[in-house]
Amino acid sequence: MNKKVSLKDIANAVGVSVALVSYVLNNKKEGRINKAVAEKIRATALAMNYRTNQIAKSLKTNKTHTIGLILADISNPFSAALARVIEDEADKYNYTVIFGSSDENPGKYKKILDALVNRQADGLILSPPEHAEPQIKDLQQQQIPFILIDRYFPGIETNYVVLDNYKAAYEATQHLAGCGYKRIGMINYASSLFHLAERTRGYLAAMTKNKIGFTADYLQEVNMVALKEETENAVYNLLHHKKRADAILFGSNVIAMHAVKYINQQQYIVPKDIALACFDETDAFDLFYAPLTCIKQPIKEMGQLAVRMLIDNIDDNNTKIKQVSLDGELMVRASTLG
Amino acid sequence: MNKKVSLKDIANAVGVSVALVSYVLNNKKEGRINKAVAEKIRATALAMNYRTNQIAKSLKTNKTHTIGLILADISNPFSAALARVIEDEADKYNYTVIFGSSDENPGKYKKILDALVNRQADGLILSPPEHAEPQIKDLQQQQIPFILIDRYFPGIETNYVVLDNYKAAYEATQHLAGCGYKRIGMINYASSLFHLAERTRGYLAAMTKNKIGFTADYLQEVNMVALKEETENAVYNLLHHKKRADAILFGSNVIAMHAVKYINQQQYIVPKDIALACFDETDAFDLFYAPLTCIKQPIKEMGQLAVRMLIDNIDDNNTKIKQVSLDGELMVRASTLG
DNA sequence: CATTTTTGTTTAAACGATTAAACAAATACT
DNA sequence: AGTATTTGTTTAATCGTTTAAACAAAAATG
Repeated sequence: MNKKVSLKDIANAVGVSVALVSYVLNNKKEGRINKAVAEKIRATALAMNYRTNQIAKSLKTNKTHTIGLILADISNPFSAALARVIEDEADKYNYTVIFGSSDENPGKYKKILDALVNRQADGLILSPPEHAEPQIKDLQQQQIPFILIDRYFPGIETNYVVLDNYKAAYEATQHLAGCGYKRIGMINYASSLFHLAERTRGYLAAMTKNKIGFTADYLQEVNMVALKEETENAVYNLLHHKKRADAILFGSNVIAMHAVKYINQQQYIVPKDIALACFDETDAFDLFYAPLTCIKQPIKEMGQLAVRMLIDNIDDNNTKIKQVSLDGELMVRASTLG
Repeated sequence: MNKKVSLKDIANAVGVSVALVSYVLNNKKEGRINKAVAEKIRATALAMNYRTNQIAKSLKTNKTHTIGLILADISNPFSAALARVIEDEADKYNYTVIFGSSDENPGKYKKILDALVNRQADGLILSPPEHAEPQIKDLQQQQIPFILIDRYFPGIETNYVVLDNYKAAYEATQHLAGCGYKRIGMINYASSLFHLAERTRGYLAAMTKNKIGFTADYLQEVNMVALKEETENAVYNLLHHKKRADAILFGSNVIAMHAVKYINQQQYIVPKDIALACFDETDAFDLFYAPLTCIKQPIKEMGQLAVRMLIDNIDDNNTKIKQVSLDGELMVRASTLG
């Protein structure tokens, strides 16, 4: 009794063909339709509370007006902010977003990707985990429009929008050096992900440039699993180094969070005992007595650009490949005061 | 040349009918199909990289295996955590999530809701903004399964999973009173949303119970728009009251965040000058010198329950209405030490 | 051996929309 | 008046699946 209302129902109610109802409701065949009939159809559609069955429409038109989004973890503030921007921007173009969190797990990533592709998402915005190259190549072969965001694989020619991680890390390290810190450590993920490697590379370049005495163990790499423990160890190592570090650059907000909690707990004073800087801006640091100097990513631009590039690609799928590196903004705050 | 592979293509390649291919790929008609043929079909499907067109399947089966999710704002940690749990739980049942942020804006909410319904989501999980009653009633009339989460409208009989806000606020206030605070203020949203009113009601009940000298202006209500300014004013009012407040309970993590920043800026010391407690647990407070005593919501249970209840409803849409109020957990921390 | 049953497969309708093409009636043109 | 055009509407195919029903051939039964 409560079956959904279809074009057919309206057609029957008004006494016209399904086609005519479709034409009216889509404002096609503009001039040709009898004004009175059109009005009656519209009125009946409203009265019967008709809603387009997008599924049927999609099947016919081969367009779902849907964007698939895979991020690392929607409950991480960076991902969440990105998701938010993408959602808003997609909405402007009348697209809906379907999403999933990969959890940095290639298997899970693949599963979500499959679901999105099977659901005929018109295009995808992806933040791929490690070892996702095969799936990327699959997408290319299937000619499914997609944009990588935050990360990319230098070996594969794809559209992407990312931070210039090298430059950002370089500048942050330069800033630390400029403050007079001599023994600058870095804690970054042990990962094959290129964007993370770029952060390390930027740090190392600045270290070399400044001819600061660098020892290999100033660069501490931590694993995603057991991140808390490994981060705490890394901090410990840097602070108990024979040449004790006087500043640390963190490869992400999550690492920084663990580290700061530990540093707090150990009663080190920032920046007197140790200066800190990190990637990603986070609310959390605002309440810390020495808010962290950080590299603020242009999340809004990243998200908006990704959506626009994707939609361009959907609309005309032989647009040229676009690769965008945006600059971060170094927000100098109390954790690195001279 | 790169058209997607359909059942028809496989059928042609193997030399059988489309129906047979469908049967094989869906493991229907188990015993009856020739083993060799079945194997060949499966092999061909794999070789051709066939992927079910979910759109077509959905049209026929009238099931999309999709859950629509509307939260207030995906970039708020509470929403994000909820989204994450819901996503994970939905995945367990092979459902995909489509989401949107209402931004507490009824118009936007309605728009997203429409999109989700038109896309034939099998069911919805909703955190409705103010004035969303009409849409709720619409859904009921259309018999679309849905579960309210975090919020509900007491005037409408619906499924919901929420925090027992009254109890949580009552207990938090009791705790403050127990610590010896006598002049306890509350800063909450000026809103018609029932769950927020419940927080106020719990606070007031505890104030009455403890016979603490309550004056109307110990309860400060702030507007969502211009939240920062109004929160700062509210804090100012409480601290410049003729009977200066010695403790404040905040109606949400967002309010608390603004308030703490302001309190910090004004150089008040927590909890010596002013004790604090708030709703919602947030990472951010961990780095504050006096981490905030807070009411931790059982986000995981809420999300999981909502998904399970929804799927029960989808599978059998005359299950009885279920209304769940979960208890919060008061996390006592340094902001309310005696 | 005739009949029933089982096995393996195909036919065809349906889901709810879109849209080119066909058609009929009214109007305009020469 | 006869033809061409415009106006208003319908017919029917199609998108890629699912699935009941029909069918044919092989196997089992009496």
